[in-house]
Amino acid sequence: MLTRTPRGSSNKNHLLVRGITLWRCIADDFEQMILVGKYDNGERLPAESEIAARYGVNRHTVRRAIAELGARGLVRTERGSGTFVKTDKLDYRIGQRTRFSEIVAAAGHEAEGRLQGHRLEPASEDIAGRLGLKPGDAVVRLEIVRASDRVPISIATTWLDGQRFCEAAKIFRRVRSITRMLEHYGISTYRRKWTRIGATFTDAVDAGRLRLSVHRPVLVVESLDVSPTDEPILTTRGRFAADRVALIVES
Amino acid sequence: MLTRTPRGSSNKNHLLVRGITLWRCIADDFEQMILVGKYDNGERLPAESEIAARYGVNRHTVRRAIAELGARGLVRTERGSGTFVKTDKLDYRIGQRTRFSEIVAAAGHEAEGRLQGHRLEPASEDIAGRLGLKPGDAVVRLEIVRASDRVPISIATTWLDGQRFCEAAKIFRRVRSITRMLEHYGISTYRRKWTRIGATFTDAVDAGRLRLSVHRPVLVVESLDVSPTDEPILTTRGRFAADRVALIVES
DNA sequence: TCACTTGTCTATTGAACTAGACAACTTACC
DNA sequence: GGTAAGTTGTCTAGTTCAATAGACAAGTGA
Repeated sequence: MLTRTPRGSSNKNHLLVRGITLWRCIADDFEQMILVGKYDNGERLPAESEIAARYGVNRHTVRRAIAELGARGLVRTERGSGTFVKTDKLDYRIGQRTRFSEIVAAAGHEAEGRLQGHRLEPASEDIAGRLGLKPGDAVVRLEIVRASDRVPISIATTWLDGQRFCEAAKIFRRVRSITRMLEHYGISTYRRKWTRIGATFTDAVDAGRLRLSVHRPVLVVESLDVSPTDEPILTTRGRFAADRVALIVES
Repeated sequence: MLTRTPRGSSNKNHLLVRGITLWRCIADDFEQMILVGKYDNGERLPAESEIAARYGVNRHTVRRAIAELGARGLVRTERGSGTFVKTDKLDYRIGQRTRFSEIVAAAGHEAEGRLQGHRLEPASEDIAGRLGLKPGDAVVRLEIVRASDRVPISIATTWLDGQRFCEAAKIFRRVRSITRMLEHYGISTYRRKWTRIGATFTDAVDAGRLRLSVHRPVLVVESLDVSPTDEPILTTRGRFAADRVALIVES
């Protein structure tokens, strides 16, 4: 019988790390291989039983690892057929009409936005300037995690005028969409005025929220949405998992 | 009763990572704090019960984390008194007479050398040149992990003339010291001829063997030891945990 | 002596991992 | 169309490890 032998000569020893579960080690191993291109997009992974044999572990352990890869959005599993690498990115087109749920739905996926936190705070100079307020004026701050087919795509901070949209969090939690939330305030249409794009890497916190490893690339997107009459409505600062999204700007 | 609540509001949630044990997260957290200097050398850590309360975990879990920190050589625990940060480094003086066990013993610690692997191989051009052999000549290669008070200090590869020292591995395993191993060959004295020092970072393999995190600094030390009559005896390539050792060269 | 610290013990619960079996599905081949 | 081989999905069962809970021993220091 195979048992965990800390100093033995088992063939899975090379990835046994104290305090880290086996399935996590195997998942990280495969993530690494996929990210460096040892498996192409659409390529089939070895069968679960073969992976199990290769690492010298039980098939259930491999299944747990593959489930993790699925949660990270790296693979898609088809019963009877196999597990396939999925490294194609969601095309996120940035234009005047930029709506997360519409982009995801158009790509044939299921959109989801979850409010992770909110508060009323005084506007910084930067935020006040964007929204046409005075520094220190109350603004509503929303922290939203967006996912496509349960895979986290971005985490975004959204600021709105605190007087006009003081119920924003409560409404968003119910309708689960910025567009529908704004409809409650009688705003049926709005457009993107500008978008600033930068890049950085995940820290431990972002990595957890986006289900990424640390030090993975992140697109930092700041934007301002305005009404048809050019009144500022909301401004955001989002972090997109660059492994899962490509921003497209047409000009 | 406190249970692991994946989406609850427990105060330990901020460090719960799927597939990584709690004690490991806490140990990594403290390592980070110690390395960044939030605790000075010799400073006492909070009591186990206080740490447990702070993270919202059981004291046993904290004890497991502290045991890990001890294994990494970051702290020393004294019964009845407390756990103290230990970030002072072993002074490893490089001179003509450089012997690991003597250095460690002189510092009041217990030296240990463990042979992790060995083989007979053809000498590379570099190694042959150092030992005064022809490329392709047989050399004995030893992989040795050295520790001070059970804390790994270095991993070293040592090459010797394969003809003259063909029993080197067997003897080393018994006497557990290069110096005593050479005595079996009638070599009672030898001296360091040259030492080359470089630096790099731990990869996953080195990190495991040295009980370090990945991307910690490593001193790369190559050297040649010769007999009193300048005959090459052995050459080494060692990797020292820079968090635990400082090399001292006097001139 | 007393308060506080680490060390050790027992017991319990849930997660991780192993083992084996079989169902459900896909694909290729006859 | 049917079959067989190969794949993922699900179930039961058992062992080991992680974490909790509580109690008490043993040591430190004022």
